[in-house]
Amino acid sequence: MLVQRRRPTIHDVAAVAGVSRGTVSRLLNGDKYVSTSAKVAIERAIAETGYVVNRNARSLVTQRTGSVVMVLSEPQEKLFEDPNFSVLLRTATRRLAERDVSLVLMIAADDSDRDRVVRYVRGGHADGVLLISTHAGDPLPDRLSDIPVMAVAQGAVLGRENVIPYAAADDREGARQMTRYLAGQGRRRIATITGPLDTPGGALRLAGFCDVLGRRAAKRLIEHGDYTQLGGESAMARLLERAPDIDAVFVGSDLMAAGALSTLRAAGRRVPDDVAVAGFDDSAVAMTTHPPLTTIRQPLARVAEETVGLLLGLIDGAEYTGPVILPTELVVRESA
Amino acid sequence: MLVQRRRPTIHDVAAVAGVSRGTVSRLLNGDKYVSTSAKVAIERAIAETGYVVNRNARSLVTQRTGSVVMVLSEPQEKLFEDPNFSVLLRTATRRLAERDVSLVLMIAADDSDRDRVVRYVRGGHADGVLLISTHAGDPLPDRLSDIPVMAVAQGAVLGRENVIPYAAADDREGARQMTRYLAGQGRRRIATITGPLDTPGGALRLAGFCDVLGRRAAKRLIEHGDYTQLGGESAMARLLERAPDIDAVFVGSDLMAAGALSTLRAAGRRVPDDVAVAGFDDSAVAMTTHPPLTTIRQPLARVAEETVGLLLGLIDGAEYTGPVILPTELVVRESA
DNA sequence: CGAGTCTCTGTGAACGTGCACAGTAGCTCA
DNA sequence: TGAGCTACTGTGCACGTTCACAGAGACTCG
Repeated sequence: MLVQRRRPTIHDVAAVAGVSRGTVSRLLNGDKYVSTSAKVAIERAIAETGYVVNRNARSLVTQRTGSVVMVLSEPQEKLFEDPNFSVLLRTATRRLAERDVSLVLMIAADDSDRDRVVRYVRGGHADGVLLISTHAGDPLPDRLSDIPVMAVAQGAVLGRENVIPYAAADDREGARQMTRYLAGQGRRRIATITGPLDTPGGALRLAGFCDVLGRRAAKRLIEHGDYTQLGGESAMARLLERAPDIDAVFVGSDLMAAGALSTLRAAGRRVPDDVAVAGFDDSAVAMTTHPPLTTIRQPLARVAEETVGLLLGLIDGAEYTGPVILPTELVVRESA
Repeated sequence: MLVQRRRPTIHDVAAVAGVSRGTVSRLLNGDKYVSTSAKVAIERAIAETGYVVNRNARSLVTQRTGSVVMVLSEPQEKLFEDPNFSVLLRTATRRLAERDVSLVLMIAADDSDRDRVVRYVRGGHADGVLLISTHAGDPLPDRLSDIPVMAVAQGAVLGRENVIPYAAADDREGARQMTRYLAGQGRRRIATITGPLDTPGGALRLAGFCDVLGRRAAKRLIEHGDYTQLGGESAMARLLERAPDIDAVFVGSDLMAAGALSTLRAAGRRVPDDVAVAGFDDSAVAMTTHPPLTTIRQPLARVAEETVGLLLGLIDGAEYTGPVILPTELVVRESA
């Protein structure tokens, strides 16, 4: 490799290869009209100079950036504790890396964060936006839709299902599966602890629960949590107070279910003998609780993959044909 | 705001404000020689046109990118389950966003990943590199040091402590704290389950353990895990087999400690009565185990903050004065 | 054999900035 | 009054690419 204080440019490569920079550019961008002799000379020159294309210069003229911004909208900072997120991040990074698209991470918890995101995207620094855990009422989706950029969400954006394309696990059907299972086990007084109702996981899992039990019958046996363990504990306590005779509870997340287990244990209820406890997510915590949780597994990796695929497709000009909804799976352990 | 099909440039702003683009550029970059009349005119023009600076064009000339790449080197894909990582990611994002530096995320699990990272950095697309969980023997730090770019690690890069600047929790002293505590509780046969020895958490916590007990005495009571719950289970089983009379075990992570608890329970040992179990990290799982874990809390947010601060400082031309090591804290719960 | 293809190549212009430079106007002071 | 400041402004050029265009040579076919 040549000694170089300045980073080599396409001109240097062209000079070394004995061709013009146009030819080098053509080879780099996969144009078909490049002779094999030029091709080998250029490839050799690239290796020799250690050339790597300057993306800034490129996107200055192409108006394409080769990068995508992932926006995390999680005011309560709980997102990172969410195991689902880990899978998403890993999968997305991989999938994008394969296409040589780089991933910029941004957090949009307050207004100034959102301003920054909008400024960044308006500045044309990303070809697409990946919206993660965007709650109902978040102003970001609407602000983004004014900008000529592709946006896609993981999980439905409640209230904007028809505006923002998305991929998601079938939360509603998953909740139905679990509720049916509990009923099938002979449980008669089935309660539920939901996540926040402005999240798809909160609203849709409750909807699935009600689909099976009927809104009427279930009305009095609904409590709301915030996806934290402590939230699960207190929701379970409220539930026990209001309806001491419950014999099953479907909890909207494994972490909250772990909290519910503590409350039940403290109250002297045996699980599953007195009260069956069911979670949702099949996260790592589901196996560390005592007893291990019966739960619903989401195909998280596939959801993430489909989300990224959707975005990449749209950027390439594909047509959006509706959300991608993936099936869930019941995992029976000991808690129910 | 004006109707615009093309994104407004600095020329447009200059035209609207009735000044030259040089003056606009000066205002944007904080040059002191801008008259107040020009200033208000330009600010009004920026608001009116919705102008936002094109970073590509800017970094084309400045050779600065305003972005930093975070490289995750975790071959076993376990990183994302690591709660420490969540804190890091959150803190880093925030801290960088304050300075309007954007964060690009890359995974470097195999050689082709590493090539991609090197290509990216060599291409001049980042002002700095944040190395996360880089193991001993990873070729990346050396490859990066050939490139004129600042690199900083979170946690020591074993074998390259003097090459790559870093910030970290005081793993070794934390391990000493815990070992002393166990000894102080009257435990006589204290074993340890370490993390992988090519990670600082594995090597340094073991070192701290040996500092207190002496390498000799402890020799036979060391088992190695891989930071997973299952790894903790099997390491504990091996330990029980080799030394059935142990009355305490210092486990290198909470997750492995959770595994150790299962094994002990299955073996009919009471915790902490028969065997004391101590973890490390004070992660979320420490409170969900039964009994809750006595563990070592790391100042993760501060570590992350210092890591990012270090990098930002170096980019701005500050001198590196040695690693930043932050103190840990003993958290006593019920398991020991 | 001339016109029309196909393959391949080089060149000028443009993308949107920052920076160095040259310049102007007003002020101070000898 | 003129030299030397200070405060401010405009302009040309460079950064490293891609793209449209023009053109050269070889080959095909009526």
